[in-house]
Amino acid sequence: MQLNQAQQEAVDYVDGPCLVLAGAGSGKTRVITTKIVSLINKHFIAPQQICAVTFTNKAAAEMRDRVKQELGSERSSLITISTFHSLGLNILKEESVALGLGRNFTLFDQYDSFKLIKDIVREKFPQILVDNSEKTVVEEIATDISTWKTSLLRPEDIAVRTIRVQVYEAYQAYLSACNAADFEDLIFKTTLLLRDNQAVRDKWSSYYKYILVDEYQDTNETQYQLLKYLTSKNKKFTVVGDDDQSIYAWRGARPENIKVLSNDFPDLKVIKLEQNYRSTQHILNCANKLISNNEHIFNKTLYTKSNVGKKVQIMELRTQNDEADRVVQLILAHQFRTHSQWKDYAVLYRSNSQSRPLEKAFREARIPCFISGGSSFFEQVEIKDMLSWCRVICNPYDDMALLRVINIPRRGIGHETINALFSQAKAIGKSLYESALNPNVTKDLIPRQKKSLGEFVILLTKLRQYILNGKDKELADELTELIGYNAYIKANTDSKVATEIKIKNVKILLSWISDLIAGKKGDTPLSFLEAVDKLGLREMMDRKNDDQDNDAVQMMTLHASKGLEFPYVFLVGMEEGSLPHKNSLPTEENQGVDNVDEERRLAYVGITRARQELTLLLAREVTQRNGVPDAIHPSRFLKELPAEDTEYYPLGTQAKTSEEQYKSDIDEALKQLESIL
DNA sequence: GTGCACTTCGTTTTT
DNA sequence: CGAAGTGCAC
Repeated sequence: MQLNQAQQEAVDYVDGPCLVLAGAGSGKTRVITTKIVSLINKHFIAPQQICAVTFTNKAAAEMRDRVKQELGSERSSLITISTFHSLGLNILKEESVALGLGRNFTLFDQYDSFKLIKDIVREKFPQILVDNSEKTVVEEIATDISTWKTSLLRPEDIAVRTIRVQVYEAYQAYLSACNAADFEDLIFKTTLLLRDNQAVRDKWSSYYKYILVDEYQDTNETQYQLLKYLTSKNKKFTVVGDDDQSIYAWRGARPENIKVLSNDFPDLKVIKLEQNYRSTQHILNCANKLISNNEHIFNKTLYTKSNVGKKVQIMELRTQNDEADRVVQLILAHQFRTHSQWKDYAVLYRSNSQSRPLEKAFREARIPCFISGGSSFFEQVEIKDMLSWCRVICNPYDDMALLRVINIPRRGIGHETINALFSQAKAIGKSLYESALNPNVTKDLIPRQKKSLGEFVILLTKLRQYILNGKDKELADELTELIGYNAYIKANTDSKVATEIKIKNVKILLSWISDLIAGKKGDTPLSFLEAVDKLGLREMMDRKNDDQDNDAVQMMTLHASKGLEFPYVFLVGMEEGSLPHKNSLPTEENQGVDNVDEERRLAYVGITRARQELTLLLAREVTQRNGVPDAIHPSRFLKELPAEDTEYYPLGTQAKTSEEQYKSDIDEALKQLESIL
């Protein structure tokens, strides 16, 4: 396929900073990948001097895939194609000396952070818990800390010393004390390093000759600064973005960065991509009309040369369960008629909780469905347990990991013993492990506790022997057995199915580590430590989409759908309170909040995922938690759609519509099924 | 220190 | 209604 004029221009301009305003479905990924290839083949930039940054691992993987098709795996593997977070991680590892951070630092996930904040608040600032629930306080502080980090603010940069700032300070102190970083730190610390250390900045900004950024509207202040430092030497880069698809303001994204760019780089070249290659005319008309209700930084209008297609269907159901059932019926009938693959269908929703009735309906209908973004492999307790074991074996001074596994499997170490360890650690200013080895600690313990603690230390020492004696692979292969983890799972999981899944998960994890140690498929063999580090750090950031390739109906939040496209899209929950979400509306409870524009962009993202057919669904009553049904209003966004491009089916009328065929189709399908069974 | 039964509380979006 | 957290009894 040929590039259109605007796309070609975006590819060809390589002499300075370039901003590509790429509407939904305008082929931006193609522009980026073509440009990377062109930089190497036409402009003779070495692959390793090109850096392409995205926001999700999925997007990075896809980009690498496409570049690989053009350049072959050898040259493409030299290019840095990664997320902002992995890029930060790489730089931090490379610069660990300049940073004073150990080579194998620990990465705290969201829940680790919550736990730490909770401990700090409980211990140092219990006064703020008096009229608020602990959970709320912890979550609010976590949000604050995240906001500060995405705004490039260290605790000492904040003038007002509120309690929250003091928690932030203690939080950072604790992280560095146990040689750890959280997700935000990967970018935050990198940016600070480049800002404050000229040698490091010069090194990296001359190393990368050309930088490309996808989904630029999602960059936050810290990421923008990072980009500026990385390009400070050559000032050659391309950023691609669309302010209409900015849906991450809540985590610090600043779509104004699009505007700021033309101030910071006066010679910025701006190119607009306005031809949409994805959706039919009806769908695109809906999208355009909807988004015209928002303010815009740059004006652009998407157009398409594709066929008109089918009108956008809007269907009203009584309850959320009816809505879920209807989606399943429609997909069943449609698939029966067209023989499409299941993965051609996507069901999108505003919040994760909306997936429940859908999942149930799909299960009942025996239609395979894949819920993306739910709980990932690396968030499963058994995986976190096992990974903590691995971490503590590599580095017994890792208090966080040690604390997690000290009583797993149960060996009778409880609060009392741990408290004794903590006070000892405080007294000698060392880690929990060193405290456990210290004879002082046992003097406050009763014999049973001493014995339990002793058993743990002996076990840990025994496991460490494997590494010290170079028996890394044996350790990975025998670890489950050595710590008796399977017996623990069996004893603590009620359902047989769940037990088997957990045992299998642990097996998978350890086989990955084992494979990394053995150096399968041409990779260089790693030590146990390196293998654990690789899985523990890098993979934690990658929310696993294991069954993504399987043929299954795709279910995900609107946020997760960005960057993807599907032939047939169902968008459920088109109700006031769901989309726009009630927390985003300017009501008395949400004082000062008005995020309706962002909610509209969310709807826009959903609509523009559809290639051929789009169905919007809504329920008219919602069952509240006490079981009482409550009336609910259609989303304001539905009224903003052009009537001539939609077909509205009010409550109870679907059977009389153009989809009335579905019923006979289903009957026929059922008959066929019955005859098979 | 562990396990059970009871309460409480709550519902955005994620690297 | 359902999950997660707390308190109480072994």
